Amino acid sequence: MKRNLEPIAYKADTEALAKFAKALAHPTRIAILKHLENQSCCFTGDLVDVFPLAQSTISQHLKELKNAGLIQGELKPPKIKYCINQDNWKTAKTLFQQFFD
Amino acid sequence: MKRNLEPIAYKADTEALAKFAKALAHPTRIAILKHLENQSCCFTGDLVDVFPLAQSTISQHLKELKNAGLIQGELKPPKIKYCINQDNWKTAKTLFQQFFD
DNA sequence: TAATTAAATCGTCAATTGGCGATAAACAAA
DNA sequence: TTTGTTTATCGCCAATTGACGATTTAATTA
Repeated sequence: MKRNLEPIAYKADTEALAKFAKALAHPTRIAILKHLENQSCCFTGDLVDVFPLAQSTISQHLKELKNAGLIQGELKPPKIKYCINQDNWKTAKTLFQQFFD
Repeated sequence: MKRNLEPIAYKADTEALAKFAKALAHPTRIAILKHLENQSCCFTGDLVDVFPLAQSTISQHLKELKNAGLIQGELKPPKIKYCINQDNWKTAKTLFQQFFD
């Protein structure tokens, strides 16, 4: 995928927006986030019950959302409670808003 | 990538949002769209001059943006003038807006 | 008709993605 | 310490992505 020696350096906002967009670039992740918005928070297991996907697949999607900063996990042993990361959510919202004018 | 026999059926809005997000999930495509917003329109060749990428690579990105409906090409032989597709742009804007509340 | 110009498409390649089952890790409770 | 519960990680695989150079296509002009 990368044949160029050095990757192109884009503006920080451009990179950030692309990163958020990438996290949203799968319907399952959109649906997970919508679910989190409704429930405010939930456990991985809840999502495994909601979606017809393997637990490991759900876990991967959560990892990507976490890496993008859109969600955060709180330890509630032996479970993990996932919530929207409000700060980054706001950042993403603003970036998309500005982008679309 | 697809081991499931039948893909999950999500709501139309969820699918649409994911599709737009996927189109935006690369910094080059974000930058192309920003460029189009500024210039209002431009030719493939202009972009080839602006970005340190091969003509074929630019063309592929344009194709993805066109498939997502975010841009449209107008024949100005032997060139093609690309512009934002205002209708779909508005749709995307609204979808992201609603999603982020 | 032939030549020119601009853009799209083709073929190839390495990297990434999305799916799964199986296994490992973390922690509470017995 | 062992057991049970929940989630993360690993290894694998097929499909997709992003990059390129080379070629083809489309349309104007000579």
